[in-house]
Amino acid sequence: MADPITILQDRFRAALTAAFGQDHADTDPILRPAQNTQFGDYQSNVAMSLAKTLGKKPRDVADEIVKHLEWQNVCSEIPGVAGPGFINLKLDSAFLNEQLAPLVGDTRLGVTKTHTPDTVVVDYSGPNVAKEMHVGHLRSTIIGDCIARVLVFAGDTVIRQNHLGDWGTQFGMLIEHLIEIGRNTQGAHVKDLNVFYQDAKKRFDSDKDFADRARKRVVALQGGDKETLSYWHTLIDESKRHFNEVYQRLGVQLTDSDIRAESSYNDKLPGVVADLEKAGVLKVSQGASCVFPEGFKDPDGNPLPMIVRKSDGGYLYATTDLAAARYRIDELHATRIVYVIDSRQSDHLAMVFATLRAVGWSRDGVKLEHVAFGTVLGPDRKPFKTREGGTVKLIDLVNEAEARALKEIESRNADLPTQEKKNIAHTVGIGALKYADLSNDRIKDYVFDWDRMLAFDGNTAPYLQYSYTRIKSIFRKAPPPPPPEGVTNSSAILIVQPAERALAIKLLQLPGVIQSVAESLEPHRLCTYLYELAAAYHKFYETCPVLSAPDVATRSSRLALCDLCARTIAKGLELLGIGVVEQM
RNA sequence: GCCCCCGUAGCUCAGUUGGAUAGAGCAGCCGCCUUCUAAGCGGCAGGUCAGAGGUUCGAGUCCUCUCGGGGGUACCA
Repeated sequence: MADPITILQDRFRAALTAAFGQDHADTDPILRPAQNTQFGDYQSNVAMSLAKTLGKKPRDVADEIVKHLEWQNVCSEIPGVAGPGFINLKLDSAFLNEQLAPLVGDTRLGVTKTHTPDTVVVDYSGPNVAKEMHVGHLRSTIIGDCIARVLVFAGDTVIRQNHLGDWGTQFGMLIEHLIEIGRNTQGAHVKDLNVFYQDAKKRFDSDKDFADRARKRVVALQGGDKETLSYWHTLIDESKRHFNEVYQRLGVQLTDSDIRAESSYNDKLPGVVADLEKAGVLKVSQGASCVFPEGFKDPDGNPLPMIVRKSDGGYLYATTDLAAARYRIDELHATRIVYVIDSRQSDHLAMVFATLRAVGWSRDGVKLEHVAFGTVLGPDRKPFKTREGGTVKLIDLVNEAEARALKEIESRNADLPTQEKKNIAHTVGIGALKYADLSNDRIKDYVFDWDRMLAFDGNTAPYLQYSYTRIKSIFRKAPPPPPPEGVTNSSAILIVQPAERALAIKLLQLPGVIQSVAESLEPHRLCTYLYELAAAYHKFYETCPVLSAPDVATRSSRLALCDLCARTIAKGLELLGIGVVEQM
């Protein structure tokens, strides 16, 4: 890793062992970027935490560490001890030059692949058949796609799983309705399906006889009735077509091969229940087969059941989730499973996880994680709806994002060719939409606001994309000349100015950021980093002329720095699922 | 009732897993384009980190309680 922090870590560990013995070989040096640059570039806070166990004064501990620290070639001066025992570190410019040099030709930008790769199943998107995708699917789809991209880049083996909702009583209702109105679904559009679904639901709720026939239709579906199945298949085909259209517009990497729908676990469900019984955790309560995972209570304070088989013999999503988890662990050999699902399902998932552990289906070391996220809110701070109070369709959001972006481009750079403007509007609009979702801490709700997400200032995709075009503009104006013979290597970076320093240090921090996102599964950390990087670039841009640099070496160095920065922004955005444009 | 999540500047949000004087953007005010895209940069102003205790050398961050908001809580997913 090029990240200075890893090198400092090694030096500190050595110093700690030298100073206090082998026991401290694994002590975390608690290295952090300095909060205030007046103290330096990095700081170690280990002396304070160590003081107590060593029975010494924190400042003495700090002095001792510094005495044993090989700071030469990394820091520009002997680290100072300040305050209660902070060790302040100022990086040597030559060290920065050295660290940056290998990044110049490196497509991975210094990010090495993890030494302990997981096989990660990322479960995300999961829309429902026969319904149009809506704003409720936005976050899972966007966040999940980002996480999958980041984990791939970090070196894990990633298996995307799109757990389509293609099964359940609602299909009996829908198919019965379609048959009764004499409507063949062949060639029907998903928009029609939405309407059919709503009509069927109305009838189901108001017409008792219809409800009975719908229930019988469910039985027919489960029993493999040919006519019923044929309807069901056409519903699925049209729905997939729709999903793929939305994914394609959004630039989401899911394909048909990632689909593992609910129904694909149907034949495993009886086995799940039978095995739960074998494991001795199954109890029948009020006619339903249940597991009572520890730590969950119902409103009366009694153990809360997770029902795996209804009193009528039917199965529920808990059963399917258990079956899916077994498939992922046993057949996909997952060592980590991440569920990118709405935070409202945290209790449900907690029970599923508890059950998997209790019966030993999640072998030791299989990490089960709920990547929970909050709700998309409207301007009234209530769940986002259309002005009329209806569901916001995802495809409408995509269209509007592009339309609004086009208007912005039109007003700022009207001279570009029409097709070019459209392409830019697509990349900028979708980027804004996604970035707005990813840049907030995912656990929190966020307020959906077109103006803010499409703003070209602040922590937004357009600001980052603009930073990229600003760099590209330099290369367009004056492509880098071949390295002047005997003067310098074109890849050599020479850090001199404070703005160059700040930019250089930011550029070197990418590996740590990637690692932190891979662990925490919090994409907003990457957003924050990119925003800081872009801001550092703009400051550099203001104070450090590139093309008219004072000498050839400086010019060449700054060009290399620009190129590195452009590639880092582009890579970061790519990991978020967002593109860049050459001009905007 | 019980459980989970959230509460940081007027607004929208960060805060690197406990570190120094809590940071951005917007909105407001003041500056900077004969020079690589001013969609930018610099500056001013703006805070009892919901509140109260506690742990600690040190708390926006961890623990307890209170208040406020949201969600979940037996056969939908």
